[in-house]
Amino acid sequence: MASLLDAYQLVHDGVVALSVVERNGMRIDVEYCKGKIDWLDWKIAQAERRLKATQLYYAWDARYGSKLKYSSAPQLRSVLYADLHVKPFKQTEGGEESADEESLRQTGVEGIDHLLKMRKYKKVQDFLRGFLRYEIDGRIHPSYMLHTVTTYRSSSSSPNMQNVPKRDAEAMEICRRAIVPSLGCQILEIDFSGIEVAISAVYHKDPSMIRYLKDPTSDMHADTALDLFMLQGLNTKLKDMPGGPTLRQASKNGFVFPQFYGDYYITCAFNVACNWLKLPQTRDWRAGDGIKFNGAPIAGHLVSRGIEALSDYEEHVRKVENNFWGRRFPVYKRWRDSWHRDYQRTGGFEMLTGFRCFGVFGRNQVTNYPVQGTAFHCLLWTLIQLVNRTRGWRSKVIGEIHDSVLFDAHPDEVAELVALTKQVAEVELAKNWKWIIVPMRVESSVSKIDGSWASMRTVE
DNA sequence: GGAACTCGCCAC
DNA sequence: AAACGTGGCGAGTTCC
Repeated sequence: MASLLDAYQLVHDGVVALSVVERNGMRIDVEYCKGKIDWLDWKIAQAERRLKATQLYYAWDARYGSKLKYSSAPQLRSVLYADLHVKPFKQTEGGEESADEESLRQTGVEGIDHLLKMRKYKKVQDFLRGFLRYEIDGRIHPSYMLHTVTTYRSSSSSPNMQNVPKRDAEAMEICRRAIVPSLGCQILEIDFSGIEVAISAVYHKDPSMIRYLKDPTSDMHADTALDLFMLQGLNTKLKDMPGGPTLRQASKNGFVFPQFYGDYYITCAFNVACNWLKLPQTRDWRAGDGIKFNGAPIAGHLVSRGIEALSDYEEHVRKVENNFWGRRFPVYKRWRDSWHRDYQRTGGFEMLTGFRCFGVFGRNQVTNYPVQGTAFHCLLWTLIQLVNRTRGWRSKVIGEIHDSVLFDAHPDEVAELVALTKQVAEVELAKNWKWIIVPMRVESSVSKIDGSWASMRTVE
């Protein structure tokens, strides 16, 4: 196990390496940004024109007139929850009625769609404006900090390059198109696959989790999906069936990962029902036209198995949760309990990388911090090696996003960079830290020559 | 007029 | 027992 001095050395070397990354900076397409910002102005104005013909705008204008601000949550709250007598869907942290996207969609008020469009395009515009704000000679030089985060992860600012849209296809395309390689070069991104799950295993050492990680033919998310959607007994692999990949994704993002972070069955059931099964407000499963499996709505299948309302599904997910922790990953569960008990006794804990956390933390924080921190330290160690061993290359490390490294890569060096990163991350890392007892894997994707960060294809 | 706070929302 | 972890940032708002 690593000492406190080892932890210090990692931060020291990390700061030095990241200073090189900052100096390298990344090229942005200034003319593209300017043109797109204007286009977004037009899109925002278009959405505003449409909003102005709706019930929502009518009520908003009636109360606020010339003081109306589309981005004011307090104004929107008054209009919706006082004037239009909408029933609040949930509260904010500060105890107010929420006006976030989820709550707004629940209201069913005419005009909400246009307001959300305005919000979205404004948000995208802010990213492009942020790039231009920090542009010098066609490049930006985002800062990377190692001293700001409780878990000893990194953070990024000025601009923050660690939260550029990816999930929403349109927002992703618009924002990432702005990030381009040096002339004649390519953007190369290499990321650890599933590193937080792997790192959790080096702490809890749950044998069935380790089996999943070591056996590439096994699939934890698919197996859990069978429980979640009552599909046990299939004779074909879930992934190979129509709708199977979607069910697997629902299981992964709606149940497995939230459970690892400390979520519980009530919210998991609700989110799976709303986001994947498309459970309508009537709470009638049959009315849903959500994801299909083998051509039929999965909601219909669940109805045929006696799940007729959300409360039935909650009860089912409670059993899935009990099975998940009690039968599938009991050792993981026991680790969380004992890790938390030790924290309660001592007031702190130490990561395998030597970093120490002392303070007042909740249970989920205590069990999540070591995983999140240690996973990042694997990336940081790799990045340090890459920066130091590519000195004098035409390719440069230009960024880092918690479990991935970004290069501005010369075409002649792409293959070498991929090979070097694989060697460092998949072989040398585990030699440096003997406690890495599960396989580490990286995946690479690359843009075309002179192509932007928006169009990345997998490297075989 | 600026500091501090809340809210909403993007990433991993 | 507790109930999804970590950030940065823009905008609005409140406080001094």
